[in-house]
Amino acid sequence: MIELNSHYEPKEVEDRIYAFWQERNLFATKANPGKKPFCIVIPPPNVTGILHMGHALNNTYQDILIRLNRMRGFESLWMSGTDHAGIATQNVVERKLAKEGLKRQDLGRDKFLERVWQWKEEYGSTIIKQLKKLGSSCDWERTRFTMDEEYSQAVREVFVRLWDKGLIYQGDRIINWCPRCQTALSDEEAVHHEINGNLYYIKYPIKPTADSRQLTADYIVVATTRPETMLGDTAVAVNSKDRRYKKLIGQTVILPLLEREIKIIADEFVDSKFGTGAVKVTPAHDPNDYEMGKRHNLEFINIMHPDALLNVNAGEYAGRDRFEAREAIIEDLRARKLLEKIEPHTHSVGHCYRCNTIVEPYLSRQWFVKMKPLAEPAIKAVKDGTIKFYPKRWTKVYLNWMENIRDWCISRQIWWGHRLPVYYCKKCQETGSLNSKVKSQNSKSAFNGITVSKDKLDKCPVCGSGDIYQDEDVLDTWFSSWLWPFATFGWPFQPSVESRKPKAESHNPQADLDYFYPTSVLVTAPEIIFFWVARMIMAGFEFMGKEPFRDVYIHGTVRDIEGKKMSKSLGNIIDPLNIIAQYGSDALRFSLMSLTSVGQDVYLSEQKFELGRNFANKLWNASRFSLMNLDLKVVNTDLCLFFKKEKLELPERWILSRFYSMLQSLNKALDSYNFNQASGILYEFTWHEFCDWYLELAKPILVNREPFDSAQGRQSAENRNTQIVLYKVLEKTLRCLHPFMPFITEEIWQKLIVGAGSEPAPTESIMTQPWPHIQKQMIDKKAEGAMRIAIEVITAIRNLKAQMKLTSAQIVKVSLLTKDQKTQKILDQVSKYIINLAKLEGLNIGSEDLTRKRGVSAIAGNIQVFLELEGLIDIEKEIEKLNKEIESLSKDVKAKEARLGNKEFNEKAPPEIVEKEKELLAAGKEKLTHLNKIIHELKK
RNA sequence: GGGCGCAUGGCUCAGCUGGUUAGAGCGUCACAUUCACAUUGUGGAGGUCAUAGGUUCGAAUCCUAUUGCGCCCACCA
Repeated sequence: MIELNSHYEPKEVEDRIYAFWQERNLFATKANPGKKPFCIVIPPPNVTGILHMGHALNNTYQDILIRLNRMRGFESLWMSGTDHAGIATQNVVERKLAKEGLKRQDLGRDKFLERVWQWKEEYGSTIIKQLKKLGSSCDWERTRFTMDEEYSQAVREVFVRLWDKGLIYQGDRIINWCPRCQTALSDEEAVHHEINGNLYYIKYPIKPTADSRQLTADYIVVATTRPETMLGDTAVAVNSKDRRYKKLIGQTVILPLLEREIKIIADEFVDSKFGTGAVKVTPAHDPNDYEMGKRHNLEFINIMHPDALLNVNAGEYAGRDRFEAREAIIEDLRARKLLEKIEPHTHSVGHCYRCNTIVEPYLSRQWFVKMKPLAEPAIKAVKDGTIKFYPKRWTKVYLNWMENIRDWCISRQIWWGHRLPVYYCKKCQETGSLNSKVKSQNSKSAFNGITVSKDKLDKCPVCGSGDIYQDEDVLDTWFSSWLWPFATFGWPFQPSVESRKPKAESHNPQADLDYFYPTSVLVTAPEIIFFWVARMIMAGFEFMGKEPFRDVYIHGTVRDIEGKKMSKSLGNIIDPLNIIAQYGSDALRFSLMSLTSVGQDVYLSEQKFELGRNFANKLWNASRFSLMNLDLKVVNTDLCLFFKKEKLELPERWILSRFYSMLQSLNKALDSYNFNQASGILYEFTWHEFCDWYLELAKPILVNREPFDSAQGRQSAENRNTQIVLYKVLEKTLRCLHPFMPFITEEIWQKLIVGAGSEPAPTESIMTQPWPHIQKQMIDKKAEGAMRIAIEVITAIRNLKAQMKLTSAQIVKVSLLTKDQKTQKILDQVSKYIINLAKLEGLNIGSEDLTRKRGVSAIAGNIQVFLELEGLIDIEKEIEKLNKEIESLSKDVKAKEARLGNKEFNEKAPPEIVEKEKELLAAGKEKLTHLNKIIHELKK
């Protein structure tokens, strides 16, 4: 007999259990030809990351899948690692420097990077430690970092391959520029928010010429949301079809403030219906204007420094911030009477996804990837079902983006990241001697003095000059993340690169990649479908020739109770570590799974985690009760494997049947990633079937049993069978619960096994136990039917007692009346359970005339339940209650009669539905008769 | 401007391919404590499934429109 605390104490259990798993190396995996692979690559959290609810949710899903498939006999690898998160990490370290009064420029590139690495060494594993708290069973030996030398090799390899294929190019484009981070961003990194801004209407005077004197107006009004950019205007555009402006095309206007002469041009882009129908054209500060500028050969005037202070081109406004300048310009225009009006105007404005600064469309020279060719196979794979999204609706979102994909700006003007493997030869550039692409065998290419190379260069491979330098920029973080499903395995397996860490001797990276790739499923949030999921699919096909994963499970976003995203600035964060400290990791996991339905966002409050805590405690106490009453020697004898179902009592047949039915639906839910449903199935079975009914049914047999005497074999067969079944069902239920609640199930499971086994120390783990198999022959509809009747009757009796203000402990006398012979037989069979669980003094079954006595009745199915209560009842009230019941029942019966009276229903509805309806009607009618009879008796 | 999601008892949500007396958890009310568990047990009350049409023998479920909330995408200055 084993004693447990009366409450489950996660704090005493979790760290110990986690250490147990790690000591035994139970998360380790390798290419194993004897098993099928199952693999998930973790969405690598940022090294700067601190575990938040989104991580908790995301990683719980993954851990459930990993643990489930491990138990199902797969070689189940969860690849772990972290992302160097270029801008985010650089920002963190810069902030730290700022506290010392330093800027990164004060240190210089190398010293600064040293600081970042230092920071990474010190804090970079925080998130990993926190993932362990969650119970994550990653193969930690394999943990990767996107800046590992091995991984960086993959990044350079990919850059060179794309360059050689002509899919990477350098160009002057309008990109999203973050003036605070001082770097270019990709389109995805500029997040658009609605802003309540203004539309400014500005008069641009028309230059008086002989020609223009005949015009009616002497100015043209343009509308803009960013008046400061007018300093860079090099034209005004109108639509050629716009009759208002037709005559003005070709005229010259005087750009106010700077007094520059610019032309009025015609361009189809201009929408006559918006604003005034005339647009100021600022080719260096707006993507559309840029295109117009190219079409019309306009001048590109950059008016801003990278930090968004205006430059010398801004004349007297030089040196001012862009928004300050906006105010000043408005004032100056007003003074000159050139400001016609200001209208409020809400529009969406791009913000830096890292620091939320408003981004500036900015003309600069950047590096791009041509995406269209990469997108093709990635589109096809999703269309033909090679890759499936769960829930399905994300397919459309993905395809829509992919089909309209634009080139990807991959260069960043920061220091922390993979430096572009691009080298410039000054000599070649000066002489301009190279006019065509030159490709050498070792895949170094040169073009106009540019060489792209995997290996560090110190001489120009073309002219041999040593006067070369590497590009200062680094690559977008996602340019490394998109390689995650294969680069984590060590691809491209350069022999020159030392493996980062000595791994288990048996590891063979190439073999592992062949074995585990394509991975099984990717679990992630909708926010990064474009950033990451789509790009991984493209990279998978481009570099591996195969999809990186087959299923993509997109889960919801974690929100606070009001539906707002959790964020530090809103102060509405629920810290998962705090929840773990208070309620336990299993409670956190189980609650999250219960609260989040497929693909739907989840609204959380701390209180909601009580659900999981209470459930864990219930499981704990059910196990505690079991362990207190099981003779583990009995339940672990081999005999237990050979009991015959026919020899079991009803409650045992019932709980086994319920268990296997539950397992069927559990498997179905899990196979379709329906975690919410799965947790509901487990909760319902464990609490409301196993605990509420089975343990209560088993109690009298277990608690009052004779001491077991194996030598004399006096143990009753009933008692032994009860113990065996209880043990088996509990043990298998623990296995089913394990993926959801790994800690508590391991703790209990070990108690069950250790208590029985001869080993003093546990050597096995529930983790590596097989997932229970369905045993169809154990599903026993008869037993379920009989128990259903027993449960209905017991509930009806309890109900009557409660109505009569009797406590449940008070013992009463009950009669059950039924005309149905089958039911009567079942009642005879289950009477002892009814007597026991409803606390009865005696139970009469089937004998007519019992209702002569005074008492209260209820109807359970086709059974009249009569509770004898001499002189205790209020007849009026009782009749009223029964009448109410008759009323609602009659409605139902009438509806059914009408339906069955309908010809079309009988003709068109499937016969089994009609049959069912008939049965229900008959039952309803019988019940009505019963009720009326009861009233009749009461009135006597 | 386009697309998507959500609207079911006081609260949070289930309800798959149309046939239940529309479920659960929390909350609420009543009762119960030498019993594995008050992080508990037993029982009750509480919903014309957002609105309007339609399809159907039959709609919370399918279709259309409307309203409200939320999200994503888009170069209309």
